Amino acid sequence: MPTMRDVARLADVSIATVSFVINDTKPVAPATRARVEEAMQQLGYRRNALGRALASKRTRIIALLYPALQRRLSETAVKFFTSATQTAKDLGYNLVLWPISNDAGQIEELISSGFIDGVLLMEVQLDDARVERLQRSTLPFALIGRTRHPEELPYVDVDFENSMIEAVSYLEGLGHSRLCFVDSGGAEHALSGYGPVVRSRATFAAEVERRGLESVHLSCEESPMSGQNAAEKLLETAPDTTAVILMNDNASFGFLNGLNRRGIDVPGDMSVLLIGSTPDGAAATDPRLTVLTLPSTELGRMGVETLVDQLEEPGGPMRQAVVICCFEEGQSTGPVQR
Amino acid sequence: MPTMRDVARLADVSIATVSFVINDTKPVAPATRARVEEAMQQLGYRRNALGRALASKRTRIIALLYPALQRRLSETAVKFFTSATQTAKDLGYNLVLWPISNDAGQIEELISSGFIDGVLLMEVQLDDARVERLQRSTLPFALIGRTRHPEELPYVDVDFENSMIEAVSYLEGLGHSRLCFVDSGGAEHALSGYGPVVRSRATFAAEVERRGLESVHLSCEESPMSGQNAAEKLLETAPDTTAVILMNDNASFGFLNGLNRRGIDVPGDMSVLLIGSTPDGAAATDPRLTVLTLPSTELGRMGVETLVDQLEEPGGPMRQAVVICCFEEGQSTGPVQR
DNA sequence: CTGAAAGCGCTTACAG
DNA sequence: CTGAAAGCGCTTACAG
Repeated sequence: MPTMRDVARLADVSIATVSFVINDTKPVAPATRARVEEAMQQLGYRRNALGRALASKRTRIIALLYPALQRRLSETAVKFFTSATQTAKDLGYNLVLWPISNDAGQIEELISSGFIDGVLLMEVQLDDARVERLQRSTLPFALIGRTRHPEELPYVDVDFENSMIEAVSYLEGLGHSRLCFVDSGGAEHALSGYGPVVRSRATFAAEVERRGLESVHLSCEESPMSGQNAAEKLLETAPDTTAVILMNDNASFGFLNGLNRRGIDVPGDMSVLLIGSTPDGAAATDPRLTVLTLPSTELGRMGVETLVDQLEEPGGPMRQAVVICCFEEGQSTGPVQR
Repeated sequence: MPTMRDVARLADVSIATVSFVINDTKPVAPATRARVEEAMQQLGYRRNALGRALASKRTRIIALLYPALQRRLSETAVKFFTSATQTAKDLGYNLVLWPISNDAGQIEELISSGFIDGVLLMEVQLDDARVERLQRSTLPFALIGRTRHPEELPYVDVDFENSMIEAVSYLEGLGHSRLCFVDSGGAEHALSGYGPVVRSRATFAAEVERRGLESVHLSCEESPMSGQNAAEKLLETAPDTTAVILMNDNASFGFLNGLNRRGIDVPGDMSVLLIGSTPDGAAATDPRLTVLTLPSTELGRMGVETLVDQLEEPGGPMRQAVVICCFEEGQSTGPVQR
């Protein structure tokens, strides 16, 4: 691997000048620049990122932190990751998925290693020890999601409250007055205070109350089988329900299947509205689901922008933003019968 | 952030001595060692990985390369990643998921950046341009999967050939003579020559031929809906089939559902054997599927070991290994009727 | 517009 | 057992 020194020697300039050319950080005479570029070309020179990082005190690497990497990465998560990666690249950074377990030591180690410039924290809990740890450090960070009290934190989150209100309002507009909310929370989500689930539940409860609607709520794990079981449970416990809000990507196929087995027609007998999924997720069933899609691409982009803001202007104002889900009509919702 | 220099000053030794203590790389007098450790403690010192990397010419970072990050990351992929991460940690390395697109430049850039010591390449194709590129570089690497001619390459792969033979043999042992193989290849997999699909197909064809069995083959995308469609297609085109080998995690629920809708009992009328999945994948349906599980944890561990071998002994012999799937009986297979 | 030099935070022969 | 010094490959005031 040729170094800057090799290039400088071949082009007959100082290494400083080579650096100026590469970084375009000081004016260089056209002829000199040409010589340097020629030399780099000839040697196949590529700047060593380690040397650069040590000297400039910036690695230009951003770590995406997933808590103990979940069972699987949903399409939403992958789209988010892809978008974040691209945005980082556009802004001159590399984004990498850095796996660390949630226990005390590891995050400290990552922070103090000097390998990364900043952290994008995923799956933020309402009360999140990792956030406190990051706040105590000097490492810039941004949250995807937000804690219970995010006033002083840079974050991007989905506006589950308003998305839920939109969902309830849409169904009420179709004449439905007996709703069910099926969330994606196994026991662990409820206990750990995972924002999207907690906020959605609370908003659902408040909204049906406010509007004087009847409602039930079911928790359902992320699998077709659980979805099927949830459907059966619904038909047992609240057979009068006419509309369901489903916040569970992997349960949708099983849920519709469960209804279908009992002879329940969608949307004839029951409207089903998917929330927080993707267009592909909505297309995973027959009939295609009406959906409020999670803006994962936007979320990825904004997350990185929020972090890079912190990186480039450390003391500066921090962005805080929520983005709303996007309504997309399918064939699974319709006016109430009877 | 305190540096080694600060520690040295406080402990009244040279920075070399501090380094010896930290790395345990030369004998240090007990009293001196104690002073140094005391100083480190007091300052909350943590070695800067960048400085270390530049001086030692090793970053101790391994990049896991996923091609253009698929639609989603399966449970298998996540388990693999988790296991690889842990193994790397045990061996003194950090494993990170480094997203790069497949186009020419990016892999070069990663290689020459100096940020990583080695590469673990996932989803290897039979003819893989990335492998050629890595071979031209001096960067150590290891493959998960293998190319058409992997003789000179370090790799770990699943033995799909023998797993398929075991599957066919098992079903034939139950008296089945009309088999169907449902793979997980959309058009893209077939065209791109993805080893597991190509090898499984070929072995299935050869085995049924060799044993004089009847067979059909269906391609099916990774979704419940596609599985359901595949079941219907099977019942149309080859209704006499009595056993199915299913290599498709996300289609299994839909596939069984498709059979069920047509009144086909599993395993009474049709045996279904899942191949290349996980125990959880087998439990995603009712009845629970008999399965040949992918040894993803083992694969992750061995993949990292193979790479680290190359890192620690550059010219040394390279490991090549295949691991077989593990049979686990469920309730979806049984003797042929009639 | 260009260069000499210090320095980023470490490791590692070399000497004693 | 310990230290002085060179060096890893860059960036960045500073000087001219």
